[in-house]
This record gives sequence, C-alpha cells and structure tokens, in this order.
Amino acid sequence: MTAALTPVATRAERKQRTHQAIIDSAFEQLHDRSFASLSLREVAKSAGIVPTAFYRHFASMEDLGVALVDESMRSLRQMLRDARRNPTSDLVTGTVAILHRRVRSHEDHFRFVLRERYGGVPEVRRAIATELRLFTTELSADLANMPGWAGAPILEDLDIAADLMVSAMLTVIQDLLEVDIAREDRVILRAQQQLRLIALGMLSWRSTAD
Amino acid sequence: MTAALTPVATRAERKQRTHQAIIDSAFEQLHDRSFASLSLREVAKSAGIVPTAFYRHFASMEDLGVALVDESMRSLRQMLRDARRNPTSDLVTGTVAILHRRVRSHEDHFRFVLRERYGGVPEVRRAIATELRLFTTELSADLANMPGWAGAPILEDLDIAADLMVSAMLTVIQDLLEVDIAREDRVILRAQQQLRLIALGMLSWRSTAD
DNA sequence: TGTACATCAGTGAACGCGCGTTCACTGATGTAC
DNA sequence: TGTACATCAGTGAACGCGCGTTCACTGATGTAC
Repeated sequence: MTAALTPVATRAERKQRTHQAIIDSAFEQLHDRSFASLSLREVAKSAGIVPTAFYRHFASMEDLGVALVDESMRSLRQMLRDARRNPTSDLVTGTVAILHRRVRSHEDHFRFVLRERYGGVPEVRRAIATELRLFTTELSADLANMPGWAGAPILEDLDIAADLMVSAMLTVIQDLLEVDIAREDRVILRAQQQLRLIALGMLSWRSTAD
Repeated sequence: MTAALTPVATRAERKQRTHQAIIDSAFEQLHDRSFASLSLREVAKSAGIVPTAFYRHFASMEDLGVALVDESMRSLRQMLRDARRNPTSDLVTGTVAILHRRVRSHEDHFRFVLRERYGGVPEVRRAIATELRLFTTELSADLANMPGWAGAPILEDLDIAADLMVSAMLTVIQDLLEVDIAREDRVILRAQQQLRLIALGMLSWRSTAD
C-alpha cells in the first residue's frame, strides 16, 4: 500500500483545487493586463479546463473578479493586523518594513487592487472601494489608540491623517511594484519620510488646535 | 450672399472637425468604462463615421489613447499654471479652489487619467506616468520659490512633500468625481486640511533638520 | 463486501455576435492651366 | 471663368477570429442498501 495507490483526492478536494487554480492563473494573467480585457476562455485555458467547466466554479467573470478582490484584500487586512501586533519602538520604520514585506510576497494581489481600483468593471471597483474605506477607518482607530497622542486628539482630525497615510502608502505600493530592485531603497526611505512628515504635521496640528 | 450659401468648411477644416468628434465621443464613452474595453467600431459609430474611416485619423486605438492623454494633461498643466499666476494670500484655499474648478469643468479628462493611470493599455499608462512625473517636478520647483520658505529648504525634502501633495490631490480628484454635489464641501475642506497638514509637517521638518 | 443508482466536474460541438482590418470604390473638394 | 485631372475623407462588402453561452454527454466518485 503506497501513497500512489491511494485516491489522489475526494471529489470536493479536486473541485477546490480547480477553483484555486482558476484564481491563481487569473492573477498570473493579470500581471500586465486589466481584468476587463481578460476573457473567460483565457482563464479556463490557463487553469487547465475547458471554457464551459468555468461555470462549475463561478457564475460569471464579474463573480471571479469579486473573488479576486476578496483574496487580495485578505493581504491588506493581514498587513494591518501584523503592524498592530508588532509595536516596535520606531513605528514608522516597522510599518514600512511590514508594508514592504507583504507587497513583495503578494505582488500580484497589490497589482490587481491598484489597477482595478478605478478599472472598468463596476462590481470589482465597488468591492475594492468598500474594503479600502474599512482599511482607512481601522487605521484611524489605531491612530487614536496610539500611546503618543496623550493630548486627546480629535477623531475627525485623525481621520484626515489616516486618509493621507493611505493615499501615500498606495502610491508607495505602486512605486514598489514599478521600481527595479536596485533603486527600491529610495522608495522605502521616501515612504518613511512621508509618514514622518504627516506625523509631524499632526503634532503641530494639535498644538494649533489647542 | 448668405452664410448658408458659403461652403460649410474647407476639406482640412472638415477633417479636423471629425478628428475632434472622435476624441470628444471617446471621452463621452469613457465616462464609466475603461479604455481597453472601448472598441474602434464603437468610437467610430458614436463619432458618426464608418469604422474604416477611423484610420484616416488615427493609426490604431493605442494612438487615439495617447491623443486622449495629451488632451487631458493639458488640463492638468493649465491648472498648475493658473495656480502659479494666482498667488493669493491663502495659498491652500486658492489652490484647492482652482483644482475644484478645473476638475468640474473637465470631469471627463480627469476621470480618464485616473482610471487609465494603472490601466490595461501600456502606451497610455506610460504617457500618463511621464506627464505626472513632470507635474510633481514642477510643483517641487514652485514650492522652492515660495516666499514662506525663508530658511533655505533642501530641494530633496521639498520633493517628498510635492510627491505627497500630488498623491493627496489625486485622491481628492477621485473623491470629487465620486461624491454627490451635496457632500462635496466636505471633500474640499478635507483637501485643504490635508495640504495644511503637509505644510505644517514641512515646517517642523525644517526645524528638525536645523 | 458487492451491487445498483445518483451525483456532478469536466467535455466538446455548436450558435450567433462584434471585433480589427483589407480592399476597391465614390464623389465632393482642390488645383493647374 | 471653364475644363480636366488629382486628392482624399468617407463608404460598404467581406474576411477570419475569439468571444460568452447553450446543450447533451461522459465517466469517475459517492451513496444507499
């Protein structure tokens, strides 16, 4: 009795495997193309199934698109959670390091989200917008809980800073995806400087409001 | 001899008119779709010509895409020029007002640029990236010439701030394009606050570097 | 354990459609004399 | 001004192609007894 003689998998396991193969090969194909230009037939072919079998897993391409958003956003949320659980002395350096690591280990996900954020498929766009809004809200709440803000900051003002930080970091992610490895240190440094700049602004802001 | 009896236009004028009709109706069609999903036949039809006549004006759809970028970027550059020539006492309020006005008068252009910035057509993406880089550089130079920075700021640091401002303003533009008129005041206010936040950060930054 | 039936992931032919592009053309406008 | 020819923006038929979707099917896996 060898492993080769046992059945490769149950029917459910095989289905799940094909399901994931569709998602994975979609991300692969989306490396340098927009989701709107990706055809059902192309996805099916690269996943190793016939076009009609696609419908056993997704009702439509839009449906697949939303699944890709879910998969990608898990990366973003995980990133935020990592940052929360890893409160280093230098918060900016730590946060940028986590951002850097997750972008590099999930490049396809971030590329997809940034490209489709304002892309041509409404359902995908809506799903991304909803998740990013959640992301900003969570960051804002995290800022409020920071030990540094002893002087009772106004939540609404922290929201402005959180918004700015998310804008800046999305730009940094895009730069990371485009830069060649040799020049990536400059992008990282700039990301740190921009977060510090916003933090400095917040401190002056508070003293201005006093 | 009435105007109606004079020839409507010369051949060259008629050609130019069709050329512009193609560009205008492309922007119209792109209101809620990506450029990659727009077909040559659709553009031709909405411009009132037969598909093959398209080739009298553009070598390909990519060629049209680059023309749309040129047309759109003229709006962006004009905006920067307006801001330079209009040095009000409250620079932030004035700049945001100019941004607001130009976005509202050229919504199609800004929508196109933001959507295609990371979109599916490489040539269009490249054209936009080049123009945005120029835009940031010019803004950085403008910051250096500002009377407020009496204390000899380092150009490289101003670059970081210019980058951050462009990121923030691109997000603001997107918000303006999405928000309903009733809530647009909040977007404007937030834009002003974010620019002030960055400016405050720059002031502290300088005193830190001293 | 063995048999008979149900389930269902994946198949493959077929459909009608819009696509980009070619080609020879038309006929109004422009130009040379 | 009148005529003969050149230019060229726009036409319309035709092409081969990949698309999403339908449908009846196959045959391995799962289940009930």
